[in-house]
Amino acid sequence: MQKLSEKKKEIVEEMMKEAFQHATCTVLEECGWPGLTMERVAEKAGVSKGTVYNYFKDKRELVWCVMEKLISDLEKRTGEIFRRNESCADALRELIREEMLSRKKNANIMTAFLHAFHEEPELRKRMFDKRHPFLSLQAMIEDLLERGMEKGEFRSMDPVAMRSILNAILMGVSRQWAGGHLTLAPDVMSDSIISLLTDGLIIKGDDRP
Amino acid sequence: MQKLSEKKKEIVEEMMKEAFQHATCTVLEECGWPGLTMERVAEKAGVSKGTVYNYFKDKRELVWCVMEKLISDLEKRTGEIFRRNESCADALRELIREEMLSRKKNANIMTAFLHAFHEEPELRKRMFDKRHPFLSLQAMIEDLLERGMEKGEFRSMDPVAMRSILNAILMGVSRQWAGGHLTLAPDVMSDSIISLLTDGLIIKGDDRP
Amino acid sequence: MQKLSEKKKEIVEEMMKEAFQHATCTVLEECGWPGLTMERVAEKAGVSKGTVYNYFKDKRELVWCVMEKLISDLEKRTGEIFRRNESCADALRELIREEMLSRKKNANIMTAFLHAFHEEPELRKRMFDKRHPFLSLQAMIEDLLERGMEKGEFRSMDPVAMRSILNAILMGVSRQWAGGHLTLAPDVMSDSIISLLTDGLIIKGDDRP
Amino acid sequence: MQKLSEKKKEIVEEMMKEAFQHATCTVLEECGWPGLTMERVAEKAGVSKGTVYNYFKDKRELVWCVMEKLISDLEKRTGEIFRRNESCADALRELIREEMLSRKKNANIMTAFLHAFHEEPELRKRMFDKRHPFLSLQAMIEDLLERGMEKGEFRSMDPVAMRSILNAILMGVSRQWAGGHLTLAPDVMSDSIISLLTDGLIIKGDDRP
DNA sequence: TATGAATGAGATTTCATTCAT
DNA sequence: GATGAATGAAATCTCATTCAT
Repeated sequence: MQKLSEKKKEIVEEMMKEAFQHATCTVLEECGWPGLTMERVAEKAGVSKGTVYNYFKDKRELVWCVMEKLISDLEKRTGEIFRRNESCADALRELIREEMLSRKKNANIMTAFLHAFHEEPELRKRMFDKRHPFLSLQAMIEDLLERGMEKGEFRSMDPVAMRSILNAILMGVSRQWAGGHLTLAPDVMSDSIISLLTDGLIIKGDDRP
Repeated sequence: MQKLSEKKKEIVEEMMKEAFQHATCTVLEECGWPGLTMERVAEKAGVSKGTVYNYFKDKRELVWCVMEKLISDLEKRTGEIFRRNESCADALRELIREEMLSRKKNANIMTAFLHAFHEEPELRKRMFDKRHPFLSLQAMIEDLLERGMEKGEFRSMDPVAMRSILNAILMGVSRQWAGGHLTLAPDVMSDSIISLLTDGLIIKGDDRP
Repeated sequence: MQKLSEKKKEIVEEMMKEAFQHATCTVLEECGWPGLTMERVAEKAGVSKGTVYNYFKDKRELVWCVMEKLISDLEKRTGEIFRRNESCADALRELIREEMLSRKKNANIMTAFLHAFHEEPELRKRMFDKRHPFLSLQAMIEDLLERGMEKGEFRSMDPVAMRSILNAILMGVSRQWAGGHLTLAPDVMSDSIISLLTDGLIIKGDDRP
Repeated sequence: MQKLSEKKKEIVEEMMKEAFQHATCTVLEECGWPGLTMERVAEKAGVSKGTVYNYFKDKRELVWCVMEKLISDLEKRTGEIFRRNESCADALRELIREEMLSRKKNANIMTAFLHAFHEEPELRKRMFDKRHPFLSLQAMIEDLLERGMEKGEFRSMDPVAMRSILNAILMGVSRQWAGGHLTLAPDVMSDSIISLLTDGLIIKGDDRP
């Protein structure tokens, strides 16, 4: 009997937390990172300021939870893509296509977190601490690149640099969407990125007709 | 007589503005975007808080002017690179090498402005208003891509998408340097980017041994 | 039948109140006066916050009850000491010895109530209202002093002033223990106080050798 | 020339700080320690909240400065008394008379600081750090007691315990005045204390007629 | 009666901006 | 023009108290 009510409580708590995380995302979309105040999050969730503090110790904790969820989802999606594709090249292509689609939708939130990440050293510290999904995600990508190079699917390049460039492309395109100075559709962007990864941009002298 | 003193006044005003812009950059480097307070800018410039307001209407105006100068410099440098190289591919390569070098040095400032840009819709609006160096810079790059494609130096791709990707790479690498989660040297990064642009990453089936 | 259940109810209520009073003391010992929150009291009593309000109108009421109990106990102990000793001087000596022992143990709680007493005018008002154990305790001590003077056991002094000084010593020593800036043992302190009361500190000219 | 304006500035700053310290004391007298808010201090000083922060880093700093001044004054007064009197017994008597007079006036403030001292571990730490007037004051009193014992002016007692008792009496009487449950005049109190110190309270068997 | 989530007043602190000197 | 003290809006966080379940 006890268990039932405890279970219920847990579920409700989970629901509330999710509601606050959702509210946070909405506020971020509407007001951006500097407009993210506890007051607004509470208002958006339809409760009062104090209530948020019943679920999250402080603002950092709230932001941290939202970020963790986003990254964890991203990591899961990426992991599935990598498992689904035997070929590294195919995995990379699918990753890019998926990411472009999802980031177009969440462009503002992704960008807001980029800022949070940059502004709060605490956040950075926690991300690079221990076995965090963020690090695991980075490792997965680097691993894909290394395996691809070993198997001869990818050209031989510095895998750290290449991972960094990939991240830059994915985040940068998000940011441009969020900033409103990129209006191309996600599939156009993914096609272009894949085309770049497949053929490069510059035609070498000996390739020219 | 009047004119001479007016000229003098103008020069002094120009010097003061430059001093404030320089101070702003220094503060950004040392304290980051959220640490950019009028107090600190004034202190770094060796004057008092109130004086800054004699030259800039408000904080936005100050930030705006600094950004404008940075972008204008960037545009000039880019223009020179493009003029110096007859080959589009060479121009692109030099652009990347130069940018990596300069962005490594100014990583914090570049990233700070990315944030400013994202946080202040006003800033975005002004960037895309009128004939602004930012738009002109974008146009130059897009033009380079188009010319390169026409001349057969570049593969045929959507030039807007390609420009967006290039921007993403340059800004993203800056950001990673600023965040401390990229430690590779600028020449390693430019080599990797150029290698990607030249050969791509994925080896096509018919290329494989 | 009604009466039995009412009796039971009363007993339960009394037990609950005592539990809360005990919890309050524990919290005071662990967290001090500013750390005394309703949350902590409830937690320490093993119930929820709301329950405390079923037994005490508000925080003041709770604190008030705890103080009342403490003072009432003190009054009882003092009364017993006074009854046990025929000699006023012996009674005073035993009082001091007992008080030093008990106050060393409860230094934090005593001090906390000193604060409560000072912070809440309401509390002071109630203490001096009606026939309160606090007033009764004061009267008992004053009475002891007066009787002692009449019997020639004590020198003749203003009994109100003397009572005030005695109180000051007892509370002050508690406070210094609580603050951590007194480390002498209770028996050393009681010996010193008794020595002072017996012989004074200053040697008169005509006593000197 | 520069010097003149700097001097003026310093004087103004000093005056402002003093004004805030005075305002703090007034607020303490009127609202007690828990009623001491920055808002009220500012209001009492006739400025706005933010202005207080131009002179004191934070609330602690303000409180700290006020306490330091009080204790420093007390130390100076005590030092002078000790220097004025060759006899230790006379010095002690004068100290008590002076303290009773000054503490009657500042009873609320003294008591408030007792509370501050108890509530803020930070404050305690700083008080017992290094060569602080508070420690120096304690040492002076202990020294007086020791000298008096050596010279045969005081009976031989544990000087630490005796200092503790003296402190307890002085602070305790302050507190009782502040709490309103002591209405005797300062001179009555000092006479009683001195009488206690000179003759004790309890008459020994062999002294009895 | 017990619960504990929700509330919201209130406290501290920061900082862009103003304005008298 | 320069100054920098004063301002006050706004943000974070705490906790006594209420109330629906």
